[in-house]
Amino acid sequence: MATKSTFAQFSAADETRDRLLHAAGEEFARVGFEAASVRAICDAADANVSAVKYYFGSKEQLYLAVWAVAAEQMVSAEPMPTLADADDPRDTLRKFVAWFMRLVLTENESHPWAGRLLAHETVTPTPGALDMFVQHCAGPIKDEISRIVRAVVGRRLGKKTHDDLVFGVIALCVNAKHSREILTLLGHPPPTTRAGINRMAGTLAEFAIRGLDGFTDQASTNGGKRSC
Amino acid sequence: MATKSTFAQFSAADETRDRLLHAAGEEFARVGFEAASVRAICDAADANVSAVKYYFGSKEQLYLAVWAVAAEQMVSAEPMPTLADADDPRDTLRKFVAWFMRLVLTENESHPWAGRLLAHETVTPTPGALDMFVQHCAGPIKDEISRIVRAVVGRRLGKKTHDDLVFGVIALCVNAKHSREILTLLGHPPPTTRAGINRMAGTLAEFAIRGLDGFTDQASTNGGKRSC
DNA sequence: GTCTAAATTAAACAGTTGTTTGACTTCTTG
DNA sequence: CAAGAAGTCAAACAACTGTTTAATTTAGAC
Repeated sequence: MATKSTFAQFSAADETRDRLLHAAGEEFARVGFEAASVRAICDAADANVSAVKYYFGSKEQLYLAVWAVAAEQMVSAEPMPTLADADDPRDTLRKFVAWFMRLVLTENESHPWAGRLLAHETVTPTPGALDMFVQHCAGPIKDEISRIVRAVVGRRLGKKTHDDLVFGVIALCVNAKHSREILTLLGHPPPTTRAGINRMAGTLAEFAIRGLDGFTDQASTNGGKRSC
Repeated sequence: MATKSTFAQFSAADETRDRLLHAAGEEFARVGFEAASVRAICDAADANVSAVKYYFGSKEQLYLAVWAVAAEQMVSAEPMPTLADADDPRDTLRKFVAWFMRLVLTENESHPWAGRLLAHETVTPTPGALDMFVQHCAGPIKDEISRIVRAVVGRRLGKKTHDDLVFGVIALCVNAKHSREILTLLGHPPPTTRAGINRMAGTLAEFAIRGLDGFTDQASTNGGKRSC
C-alpha cells in the first residue's frame, strides 16, 4: 500500500468519521445518550443517517467511541500533581485541589465533553461507560488524594474514616460543577475563569487542610478540640 | 351537597388521580421527565392514556404536580435544626450535618422521589421545577448553614470566601448522594442505614468544624497556621 | 325512571425514534 | 480502461412518542 494513497483514503474516510464523532460528542454531552438523536447528530455532521451504522455499528457504539475520546482528552490535559516523599503534603494538597477544580470547572476545547457526559452518566448510567471512566480517571485521582490525605493526617485512620475524608476532599472539588444549576439559582454561580477557580480552590484547600488537621495524632489526643 | 355522596364522588375521582400521581412519581424519579413515557405511567396506574390529559392537562403539568408533592414530602420530613443564640454553633453544625445527610441519603417512603427528581433536574433542568425546589427547599437550607458558618467562624468574612465555605459544607453533605454510582464503583458505597449515615456525618462534621476553625479571627492572625 | 355531568375507553393523529435496505457515486488498485 | 472495494444516499421499516377525538360507561340528582 502506497503511503500517499493510503493516507488519502483513510483521511477521506476518517474525515466523515471524525465529523460524526465530534457532532456526537457535542450532542451526547448536551442532552445525554437517550435524548440524543442519531438524525440530529448526522445533520450536524453533514452526513447521512446510515453513516453511524457504517462507521460505528450502532448509536451505542458511537456513544462508547465518544466516551473513549472524552476520557482520553481528560487525562491528557494538565498533568495531575503527585506527592513526592520530600514534599510538604499540605502544599501538595493545595496544588491538587487547584488542579482538580481547574480540571472540573474549566470549559475549554481540551476536554469539552467529559464533564457533561459524566453528569449524565451519574444520573442515568450506561453499562460500560461509567466503569471505563472510573477505571481510567476517577480511580487514579482518588488514589492520589488518598495518599495525600494519609500524609497530611500523618497516621493510619480507620478505613471508613479515612475514606470519608478522602471523599470529603473530592466533594469540595467537584461540588461546584456538580451543583452548578442550583448554585446559580442560589446566587453563587461557580467561577469560570482560571483566576476565579484558583481563588475558590485556595479557600477550599485551606478549609480541607484545617479539617484534616483535626484528625492528626496531636489533635486526637485532646479529643479533636484545639488546645490553644 | 350531601357530605357522603360528595366524598364518594371525589374519592372515586381522586383515586385514579392519585394512582396516576404515584405511578408518575415513580417513573419520573426513575428515568427523568423526557425519558418517562405517558403510556408506561398510565399502564402502571391502571388508567387510560387520556387520563393524564383529563386530570392534569399534559405530561408537563403532571410532572410539576409530582414535583409539588415531592417537595412537600421533603420539607415535612424531619424538621431542620436551627441555630439559637444560646447554642454552641459547633454543636448545631454537628446536628445540622447529621440531619442534612439523613435527609439526603435516607431512602424511605416519606420522600421517595425528591432525591432522584432533583438529580435529573440538575443535569437536565426543566423550566419551573428547579426554581420551585430551590425556593422551597435549597434556599432555606443554605440560609441556615450560612448563619451557622457565620457563628462558627465568629466574624465577617469576604462574601466570596464566606459563600465558598457555606457551599463547602453543603458539598460534604450532598456528595455521597450525588456521586453514589461513582463511589460505589470505587468501592466506597454510601451508607443507607441511619446508624451508618450518622457515623459518616460525625466524621464530616468534625472535618467541617476544624476546617472552619481555620477562618476564625484567631487563626487568621497567624496566617492560618496552627500555633500550637 | 330520567336527565345530566363525570369518568373512562379504544382508536386515530402527526411526529419521532434507531435501524436497515438496496441503489448509487466515488475512488483505488490491477 | 475495467474490476471492485469504499463510501454515500434517499427511502422505507416497525416501534414508539404526547396528544386528541368521539363514543361509551358510570354514577349521582331530581
